[in-house]
Amino acid sequence: MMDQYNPREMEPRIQKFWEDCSIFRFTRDSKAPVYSIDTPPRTLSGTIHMGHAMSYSQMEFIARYKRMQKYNVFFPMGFDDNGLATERYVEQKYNVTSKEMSREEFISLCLKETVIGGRYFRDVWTSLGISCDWTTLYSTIDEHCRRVAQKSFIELYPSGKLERKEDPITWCPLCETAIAQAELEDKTEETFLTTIRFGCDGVDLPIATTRPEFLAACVAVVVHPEDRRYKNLPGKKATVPLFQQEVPVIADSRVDMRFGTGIVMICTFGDKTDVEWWRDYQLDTRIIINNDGSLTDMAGAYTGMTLVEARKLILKELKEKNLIVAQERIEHTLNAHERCHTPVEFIIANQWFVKVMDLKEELIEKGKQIQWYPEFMGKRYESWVENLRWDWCISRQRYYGIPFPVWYCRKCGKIILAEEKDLPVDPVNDVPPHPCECGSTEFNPETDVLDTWFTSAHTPQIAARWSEPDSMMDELFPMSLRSQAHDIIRTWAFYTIVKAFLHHDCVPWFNAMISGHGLDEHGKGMHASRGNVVLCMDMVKKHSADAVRWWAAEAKLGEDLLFKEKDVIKGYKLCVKLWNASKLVSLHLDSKPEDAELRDVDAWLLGRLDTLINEATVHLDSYEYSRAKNVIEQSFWHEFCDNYLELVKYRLYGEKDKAAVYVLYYSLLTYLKLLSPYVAHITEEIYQNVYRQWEEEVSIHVSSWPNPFGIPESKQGQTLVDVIAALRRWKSDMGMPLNKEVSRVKLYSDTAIEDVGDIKGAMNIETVEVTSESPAWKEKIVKVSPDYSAIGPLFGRDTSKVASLLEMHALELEHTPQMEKDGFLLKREYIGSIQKEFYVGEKRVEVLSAGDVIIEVEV
RNA sequence: GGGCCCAUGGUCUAGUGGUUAUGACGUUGCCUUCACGAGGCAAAGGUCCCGAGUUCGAAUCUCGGUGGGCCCA
Repeated sequence: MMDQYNPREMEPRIQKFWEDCSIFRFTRDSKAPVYSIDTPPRTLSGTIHMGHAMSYSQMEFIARYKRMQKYNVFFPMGFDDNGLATERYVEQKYNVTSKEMSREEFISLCLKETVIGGRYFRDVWTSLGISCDWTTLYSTIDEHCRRVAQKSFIELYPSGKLERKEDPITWCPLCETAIAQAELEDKTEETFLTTIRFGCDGVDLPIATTRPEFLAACVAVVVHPEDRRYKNLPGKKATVPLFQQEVPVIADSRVDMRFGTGIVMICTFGDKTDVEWWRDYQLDTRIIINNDGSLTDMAGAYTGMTLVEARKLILKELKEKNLIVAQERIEHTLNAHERCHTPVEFIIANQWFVKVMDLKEELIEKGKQIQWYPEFMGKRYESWVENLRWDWCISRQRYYGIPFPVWYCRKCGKIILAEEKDLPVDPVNDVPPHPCECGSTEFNPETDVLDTWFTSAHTPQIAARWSEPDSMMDELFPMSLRSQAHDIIRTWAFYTIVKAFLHHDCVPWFNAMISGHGLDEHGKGMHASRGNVVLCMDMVKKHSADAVRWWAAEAKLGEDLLFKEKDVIKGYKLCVKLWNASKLVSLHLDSKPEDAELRDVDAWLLGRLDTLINEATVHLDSYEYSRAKNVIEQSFWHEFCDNYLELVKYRLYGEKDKAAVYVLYYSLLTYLKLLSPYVAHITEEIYQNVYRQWEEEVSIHVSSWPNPFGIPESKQGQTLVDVIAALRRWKSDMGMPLNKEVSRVKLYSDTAIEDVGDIKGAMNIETVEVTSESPAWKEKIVKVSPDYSAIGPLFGRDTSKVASLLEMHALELEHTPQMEKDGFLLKREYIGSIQKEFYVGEKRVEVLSAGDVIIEVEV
């Protein structure tokens, strides 16, 4: 019935079987309760590595578990192929930039890659056995997603949640677009802190800065109000070297007096705090950077240069004019764009914003209504919201994205929105639904595109087909679970909560399960640039999908997992073990067994299984798939394979014991079910080969999660198992085959052992006696090893004399801690070890112990 | 500088008030016994990061250190 475990042949076949039977399909008309999962849409990146495999496997375990709990599981899949990530990927792959070709050409190149990427993703997820419902597939650039994003926009604008303003924004000079606070990453850089001589009332004013290239943009200098050195400076004017502009000196307690000279120059804009101070004191605006990072004519002699060039020249000129007081090397942290790692600049531009700054309290409240697993991840969300400094800038000066559904009247500048029935629109090609109120029919389209998060923040609504004729919002929204990694709490989780709050005034999901990262074997993230990427597909091909999934289940919820190939091999070994154990069981099944009278060891196993089922269920209910995996693995390998299978074998040869067959049938089925969320393919294959002929459910993955058998743990059974294990150990130590015949065993036990049949049968013992008496062996000491490290230093040249005395009196020393012999004080602790033999009459016996039971074996 | 997380044999890890401190990998020894040598049995290997406190009792709770990681300034 079952030959060799061959995942290469079996796994694709099983995957096709699942697909053919549509067993992962969400059924709309089902009466079963719905369990819906908001899954992360992968961005186009060309690779799916073990890190991705880990996090998708983890949500997949939950999907399969909930399915077996008879939920109507909605497990959708999407691709986030809209936006900057795709653009950068395409630019790199073809070595082009979006701006060097026409908008249309670039968009069509991106769309082409999107199709290729989508196919690749689907192949990888399928080969890993991810049980999503592919009929739900969406792409964040498809028509429905465009409609959702634009609908969101035209709903939010009239309610005052959106704002277009000319304001400082975070700007990526490489991508040439505005980005949001959430898209920044920290970058530590070594640089020079240069102290430059400013002038004030004809006196020198030394100011330390890391960015001398911004001198032309300096609009104020600030000192701490309590800084004695500069007590009378505030209110005066300072003169900026080289550029000679006069700027006010301001006092503000946010200045760090200990940094540099305690004076800060404020430029428009060198960093985030510049923007704050500029705003607070309504300072002048001197913009010196163009959108591409080159200098404007505000920079005088340095116009047109890059910041790096200008910096060099300015430092040179300052030095020549003796305006540099000091220069030291320091490390400082700056903000970079997370997609391209380019340090960002701050410029003023006309952009659209979602006004989140005045919603902080409500958003924190919504976060508290969500159950976070692990719980502390909720705090990460909370502190992100608390520390928000900017509204959410959603304008992107890029091509490949969803357009704003907006036109501006050329005459009066009024904003005209698209109407919902016309969505999706492309304002560059489409016309507004009506003339402007001023009568004008001349419009400028908005050419920016929406931040891709503006769309992907709607994944629950997108998957639920919001506002479509086939909408499932009532059934699916809010979703049961959001599953994602912790790095995107500030983006994806945050924005999704924002949108659900603004549109529906509710949480987007009830639970959030936050995973860690799959890292390389040294604990570093997998990146093409580091050359440490291990592809999911390669590991699946090499070791099997189930092995990869087992590896993924090792990671504790929320914690990172290092990739080590030997851990994947461990998964493979589990599969081999499961396969072989199942083979043994299947050899002895020829019909669905009926109830039979259980022996103690049978009750023991089923009782242990009840405990296991309860534990695994509790863990999985709180998304602790790795804890569940651990207890299942331990019980399967050690209790079932090492103990139960070994001690039940004798009941299967010859005339089959009905109870044994009954227990094997149901215990293996239970283990298969418990393991099936993890090693989904092999459990299905065994189920189909062994159980399907007698079990109704078409697939193990739609069978029901095990219920306890209702059998309490058997103490009597545990004793038998312990005794048998001790005898097995002994046989193994003696180098005997397990089935080697033993003539007589006597058990000394305070509690009665009623049925020794299993001990006899499993260990091939002719007679087993049980007694509550105490053993009465004659002990014979075979060998005494004195502890020479103790007696050597004490007795010097008498050591060997003492050693032989210890040997002679070892038995007495067992009863008295010390004694005097031949002038030597002998102590019990001088004896390192004693080897004894035990005799009953003249016959030597072996003595073993198993818990409270002492075992005497005739040899 | 602030917040969060973590610290257990060589490595990874279980363990939320009483265990002989769990298991895996690795190391060493023994065993091809009729499911499995990708297996079984065993051995070696631990100041449970440090200090103080609470407690009859602390790997576990509290506080303070130290070290590492993540996030944010």
